[in-house]
Amino acid sequence: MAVKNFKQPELVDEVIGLDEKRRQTQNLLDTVSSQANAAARQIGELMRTGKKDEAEAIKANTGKWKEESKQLGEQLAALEAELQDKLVLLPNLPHSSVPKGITPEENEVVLENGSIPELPANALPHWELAAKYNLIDFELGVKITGAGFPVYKNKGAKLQRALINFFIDEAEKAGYSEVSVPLMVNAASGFGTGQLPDKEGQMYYVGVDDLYLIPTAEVPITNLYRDVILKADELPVKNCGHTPCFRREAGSYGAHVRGLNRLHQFDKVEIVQVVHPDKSYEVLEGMSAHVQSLLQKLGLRYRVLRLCGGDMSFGSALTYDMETWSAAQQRWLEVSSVSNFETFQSNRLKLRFRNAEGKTQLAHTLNGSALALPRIVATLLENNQTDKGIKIPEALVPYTKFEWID
RNA sequence: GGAGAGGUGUCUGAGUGGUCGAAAGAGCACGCCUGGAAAGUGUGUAUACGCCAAAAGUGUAUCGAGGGUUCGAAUCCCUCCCUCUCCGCCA
Repeated sequence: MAVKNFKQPELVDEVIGLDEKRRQTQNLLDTVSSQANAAARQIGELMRTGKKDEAEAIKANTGKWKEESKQLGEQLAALEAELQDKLVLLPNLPHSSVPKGITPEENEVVLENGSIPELPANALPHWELAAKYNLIDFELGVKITGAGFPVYKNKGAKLQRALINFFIDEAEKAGYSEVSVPLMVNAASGFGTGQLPDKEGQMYYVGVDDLYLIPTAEVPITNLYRDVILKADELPVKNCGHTPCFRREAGSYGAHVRGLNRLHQFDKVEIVQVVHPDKSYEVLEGMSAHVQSLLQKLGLRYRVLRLCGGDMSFGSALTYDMETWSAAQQRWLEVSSVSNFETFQSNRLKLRFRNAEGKTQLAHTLNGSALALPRIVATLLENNQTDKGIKIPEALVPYTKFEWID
């Protein structure tokens, strides 16, 4: 947890102490309940055989037990609630390969791939290209909703659909079966995947109906398996799905979030797996490879980062970020994040499987973006700009049905 | 949103105050039977937490959720959630 830069080590001792107390209390309560149950059975027996007097005699004792068990029950509930409250504040333990560090600069570059695009001398950033070719209207989005909600038009809109379909098809080829899920979830789902309570302020919340707009398809898709006990042969579960994602991104403004770099609403294809604990790191590499294959097919220069403890999300044990090189902005843009949550989510979800001994055991959950659209669009536009217009990558042409944006 | 009906184990479905963690059937698992299978037949078949080094065992809780009545609740009462039928609205 020190690797993860966790600030409250004393919380761990508190949790251990609370659990100790919880067990003691349950023990007491069980004993009292046991006595009361025995007495109730005895009374039943006596009543049936007509020995009313004896029954009445035993009844006299029950008041005491009732009082005691009520008190103990309340204590136990309070302890469990307190324990739970503290427990959900503990982040996941990082995998041993996670580098120490606090800032994104301390992330480890695992590999870089692809060629550096050669741009014409007058190369433009994507927000200017979007205006030049009439692909995206940011101002119109501001009018009808607000900043960070762009309106895609013409070939810009078609490019969205093309990318979504391309990503879904690729995911299905890789064995993921598609699901189409609700865009709003209840609080229980938010807790299940760890967005609550950690990221409460980052989600849009619909108060009248007590629902949250999903920040990622990870939430509804993974929660499909909440309170589920899978058979061993049902693993691995592989799902993919496209959804819009909604993020408040409270407090982030400025030049580095211009254009498509950071949005309140964007489209994403997500891949999710539920796997046997022995397989999860192997699967994580596989998911990383899948995401990389997409970037390769789109002809984008990218790099893979192993996130350092401080930059990793609350629930993750190991995260790879994929970034594409934006030639016109001269910077790397994060387009995917694939993580192994080990049992962090499954513990909250009560997502288990029956192991070889026939016992229930927590499964491991993983997910990753494959891929998020806006920054892919940004780098595609920027890196593929020519004097004649913007060239669509070959792999995408069957989906766009056009080769050039001009 | 209005009126009514209902929520029981993997499923169907009994169960209106004690002997009910819950009949029966199906499914599933294992065994017998068989050349092999089907049929037949026998046994088993929830989850969580606690005690125990662990297995075995055992205690407690759970019949949509929470609370109440009672010595004792699947069963009675209250609140909430959900499902179904009819009406309303509607892509």
